[in-house]
Amino acid sequence: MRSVSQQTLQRLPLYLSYLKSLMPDLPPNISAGNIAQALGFGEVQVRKDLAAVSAGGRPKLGFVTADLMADVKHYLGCDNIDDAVLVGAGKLGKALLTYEGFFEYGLDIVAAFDSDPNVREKSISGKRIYAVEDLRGFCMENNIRIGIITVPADKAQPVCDRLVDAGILAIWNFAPVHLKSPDPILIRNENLAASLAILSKHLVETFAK
Amino acid sequence: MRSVSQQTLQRLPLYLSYLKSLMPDLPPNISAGNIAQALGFGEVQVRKDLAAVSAGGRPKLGFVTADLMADVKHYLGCDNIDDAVLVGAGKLGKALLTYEGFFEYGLDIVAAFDSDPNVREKSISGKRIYAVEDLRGFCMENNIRIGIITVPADKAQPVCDRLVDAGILAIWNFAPVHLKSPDPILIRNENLAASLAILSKHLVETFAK
DNA sequence: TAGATTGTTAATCGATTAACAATC
DNA sequence: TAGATTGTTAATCGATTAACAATC
Repeated sequence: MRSVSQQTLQRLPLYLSYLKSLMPDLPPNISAGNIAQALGFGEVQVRKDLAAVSAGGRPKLGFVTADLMADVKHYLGCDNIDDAVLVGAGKLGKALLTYEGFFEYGLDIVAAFDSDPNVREKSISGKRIYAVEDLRGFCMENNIRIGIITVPADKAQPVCDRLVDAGILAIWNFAPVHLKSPDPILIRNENLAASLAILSKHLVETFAK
Repeated sequence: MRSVSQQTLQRLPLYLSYLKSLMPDLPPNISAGNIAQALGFGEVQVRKDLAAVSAGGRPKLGFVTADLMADVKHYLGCDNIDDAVLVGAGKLGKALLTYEGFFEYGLDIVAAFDSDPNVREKSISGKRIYAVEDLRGFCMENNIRIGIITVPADKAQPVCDRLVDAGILAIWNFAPVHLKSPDPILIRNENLAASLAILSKHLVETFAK
């Protein structure tokens, strides 16, 4: 096992996702060539990526599929489940609270927070919704490290500040704004609109003429 | 204006998003250095990215902020609004239907489709929800090119097939599965769980020891 | 053995960075 | 003019690809 580049890291979840898609009829073995073809990548690239995180395959046979899955999962840290809190129980927030598959990837959203008292009455798929005032106490007490922001754009920065104050180390931000935070905090912006712009651009280039 | 690399294309929406975040007090001018610092990129990198899509800045002054925004928007194709349909009006689907900012980036979700007759009664933020059976007719009639999939994982492939059959050219897939489609169709997988795995990995690496 | 597939080493390609000249 | 900032050219860096040796 050796060091993994940024690009490889980006592709690893795709391999895992593809392997999972083969369930429940998981073939006992799978070759880098198979995977490459399915995902439209180069064969050598896949082999190199897998070599970086797996125990290795066998010539002629390929990789033991189950082992490969386990290795990729392990590398991505899907083993050690991280608890997270979510702020903003609007439609997107609710969607994430019920999204299938986070747990599979090592994330457990343990609670949600919202400023609207009316939302707080219900719990979403077994997760309670608390007042934003309780955020700090909850995070401190439960040693939460990941926060998810699904509030409107204009509320995102104050929420970010609150999360940092609550001891959060990494933030997954769905609000379409650029957040400022002190240095050691890790922020991943999931700007869906921006992400779409790239699709749209590709579309134009591919089919324009 | 010259050719734009994959990486530059990925960063352009971030520049746009940052510039938007300065509103409503948009400064008349802005330098590549300013932007670089705000986003944590290299100064030269930003300058090169912007040079590729903008009319150019002025030494000492920087770029005219409004012009720069317009240029980036234009390059990303945010000018020509694309109509899209969404299949699967569950929580995530509803969230996307009401998501702020898609229109700003050139996407207009004009209708949603769902297999559940009960969901169909209401419309979400002015958008009607139709039966999946009407998908083909609607897309053909309205010349829709983009489809968004927000159904559960096990329903995604049939929906994908339907969309292709309806003449859709690009698909934005939120279901955590790997979709198969005939060659010319453009598929962008938005696997939120996978995307999260990368955040989680960074977190471990940054704070582990 | 022959064929398939792995992993490695070297060559190519592309993107980032550094240095610098140009300009307001 | 001096200083800030742009854009360009060349050098560096990193990732992908190609060729090949190793192995089951």
